[in-house]
Amino acid sequence: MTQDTGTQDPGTQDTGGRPRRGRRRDPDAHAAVLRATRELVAELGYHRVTMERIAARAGVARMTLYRWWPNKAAVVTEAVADRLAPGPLPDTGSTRTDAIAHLDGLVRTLTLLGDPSVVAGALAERGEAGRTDLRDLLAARLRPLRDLLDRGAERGELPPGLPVAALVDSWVGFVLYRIVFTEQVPAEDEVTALVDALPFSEPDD
Amino acid sequence: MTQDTGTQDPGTQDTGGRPRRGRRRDPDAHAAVLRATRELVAELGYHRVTMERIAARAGVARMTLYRWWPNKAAVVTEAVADRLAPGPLPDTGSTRTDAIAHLDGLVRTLTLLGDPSVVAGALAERGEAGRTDLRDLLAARLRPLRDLLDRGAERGELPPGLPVAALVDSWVGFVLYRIVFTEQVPAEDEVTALVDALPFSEPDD
Amino acid sequence: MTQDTGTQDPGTQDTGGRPRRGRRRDPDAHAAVLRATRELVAELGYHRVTMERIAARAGVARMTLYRWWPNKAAVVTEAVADRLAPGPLPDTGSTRTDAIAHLDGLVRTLTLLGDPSVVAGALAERGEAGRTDLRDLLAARLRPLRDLLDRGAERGELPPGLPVAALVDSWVGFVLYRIVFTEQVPAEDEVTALVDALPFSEPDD
Amino acid sequence: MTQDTGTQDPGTQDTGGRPRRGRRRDPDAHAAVLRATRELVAELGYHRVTMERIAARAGVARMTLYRWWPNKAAVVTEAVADRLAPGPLPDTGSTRTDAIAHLDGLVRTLTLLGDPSVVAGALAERGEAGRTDLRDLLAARLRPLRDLLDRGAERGELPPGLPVAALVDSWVGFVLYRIVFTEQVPAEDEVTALVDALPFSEPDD
DNA sequence: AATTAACCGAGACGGTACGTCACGTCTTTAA
DNA sequence: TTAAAGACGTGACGTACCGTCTCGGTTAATT
Repeated sequence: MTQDTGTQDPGTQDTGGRPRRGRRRDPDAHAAVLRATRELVAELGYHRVTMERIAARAGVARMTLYRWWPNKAAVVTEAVADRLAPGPLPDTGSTRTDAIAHLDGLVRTLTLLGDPSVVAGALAERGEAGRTDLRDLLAARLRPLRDLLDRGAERGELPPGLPVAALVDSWVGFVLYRIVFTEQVPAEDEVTALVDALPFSEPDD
Repeated sequence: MTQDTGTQDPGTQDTGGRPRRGRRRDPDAHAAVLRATRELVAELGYHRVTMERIAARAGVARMTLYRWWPNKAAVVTEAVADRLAPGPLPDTGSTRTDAIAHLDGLVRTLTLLGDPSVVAGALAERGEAGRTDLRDLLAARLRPLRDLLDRGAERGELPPGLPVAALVDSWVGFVLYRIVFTEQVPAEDEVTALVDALPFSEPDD
Repeated sequence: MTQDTGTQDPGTQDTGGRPRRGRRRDPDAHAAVLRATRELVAELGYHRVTMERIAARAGVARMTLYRWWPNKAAVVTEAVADRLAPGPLPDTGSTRTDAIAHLDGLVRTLTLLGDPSVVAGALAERGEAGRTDLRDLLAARLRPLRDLLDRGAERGELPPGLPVAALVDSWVGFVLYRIVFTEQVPAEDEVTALVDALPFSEPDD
Repeated sequence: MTQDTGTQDPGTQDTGGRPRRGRRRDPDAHAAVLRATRELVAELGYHRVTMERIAARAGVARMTLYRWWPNKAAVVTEAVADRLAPGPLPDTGSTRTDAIAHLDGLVRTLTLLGDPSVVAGALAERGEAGRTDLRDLLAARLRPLRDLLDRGAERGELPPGLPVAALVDSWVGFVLYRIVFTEQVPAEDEVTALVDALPFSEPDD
């Protein structure tokens, strides 16, 4: 399912039952654009991806891009959105195990983007909108992790009084800092060790 | 002390004892540029700062900028460098207290930049060099924090086997994620709580 | 009719019968540029005319200039082209009279440019292309004069064996040397006298 | 002998009998500059010759150039001046023969410059001064030719009433037009034929 | 021998214009 | 009603030379 990232998307908008006249939006084109964007971003990095190049690669007129997305950041953000979408949540019963799995997933996701500049690029974009979209995307991605920790705390797997929100953000921050800033993908055992710095107790049941 | 950020800076470079001929680089101009850059970045945000504007504000020819810095990212990075430089390290004896102080300092530093896009902007800039500079800058900033934790572990204030490097990065990641991504400056007690998630013991002495 | 001066001009280029899609080149803008260029060249002289000024005066974006002309020399050359185009040829029957009229026309044309540096400027411009264009333009302008003399020689108004090509070039050279080099516009009777240095005989008829 | 081309030349300037103190202008440097300029102009054409390049080739500081010449046009003009200086005048007694020889010399001179853009370049230069210098140089070169023709007319080798000034200018114009504009060096017999278009009579004596 | 004026090298600086790139908007024709 | 094609305005970029202005060091005539 496609994330709603603020795109004005007539393909899904309600036309009130009234039959739509004229040529319909080409769904292939839409997909082609997103695929082309992903490829280009991975190949060239954010700043070298231009609307021109996306259009060319997707076999689409540049104007068409602007019809469906307000600017480059939006295209890239949506192109990347699927990858950032939560995905199937691990649920093994053990909070610790689930958290590690979740973070490993995040690492894999961000690595898949191929180029660390994507996040920075979208973030640096002129205009508030781009930033907000990406922010929301990441927030959505993180919510399950936070819920997981909250539940774990409730079930007594974690000592009471832990700053759950801050901890989750520190984990994500760790992954982002390593991948986006230092461009060094964290090893799996580092993630494990980081989580294990918290005094988890296995569930009784 | 000024960080070396890769800038070809004849003002500080070693001329091998050979007497320097020719007109000297105007130190006022240099300083004015950095000051102007800091101001503008805080006022307008990264993407609205242009070489043109920097030059105008600093009362300097645009060419002069390109003479000393390869591009905008370099100027901004150097302008921000001092602020990111370690500064006087807190040393109260308590690892926990020092760590908190250190992180608070980082928060204050990044907040001072005025615009979250600065970091992202410099990071997203074309060219490897810019990224590397900023990376090194942050790394330098973090080293003392890491040393602090190492010493703490040695002195037994922290249980053995903690992944110190990852923990430090998770703290920094936390601050960066909050300030740069979500644009919500973390409160002091959140930082405290985050640090306190580790089982510190006060030093015996 | 407008001279082809090597400009890639989609307005006149053959599209092979294939229907042209997309927005059309604004003909007003095109004309405005050429007019502005002529004015500016006359007012300021070649070297003070900049793309910036042309664009401003023509009410056009600077980019548009570069879209249609490779550089300043090309714009100026095309702007001047009409003026240099042959125009209505005098044909009074007398070779001598026609030649004088033709040369007077050339004098007037070059004078109209307003600034002697125009020719020199376009000529001195970087790039082979500019030179060639101007060269062709002048050559086109001269051809009728040469044909005139050829016909005159055939009809016996001139003694046989005269180096017609060289003579024509010497006349043009005279005008150019005076206007462009010495910046002294030749008087009409000087032109007349120059032509009369040749032993013309009036046609019998 | 070196032409005075408006250069403020302390090496030759009158100091009012007062003995000059201090270090003298380095004559080698002066010569090296002119030689370098000639070479570069021939190699690169006028517009690619920069003060920077001249200085480098001559092994001289750029500043030194500006000390002795006001701008590029002046340097080039002086560098070229010797070549344009009259040289040994042919005097065979026959006006026709001398004129042809003189023009052939001019052709050789201008060809030697190596690049047609030199003349155009100096002419197109900003500032009146450059133009005037070159103009004077050419005028000096032409005077003997004009005198020659004047004498010829006096001696009856040419019919009376010929516009001598215009004719000379047309000859020079011919050479310039061919070399500078069309970049086709005129053949010797063309020059001969052009001169022979005038009804010369050999001197009686 | 010391002084001093003029010269020279190296190089930094303000400035003007250039030509390029990408963005986002608008217009025309075809499907 | 879309889409493809493409022209346009806008803003910034980085480059190239220009001509000016210091500096320290060198050379030679004057004292």
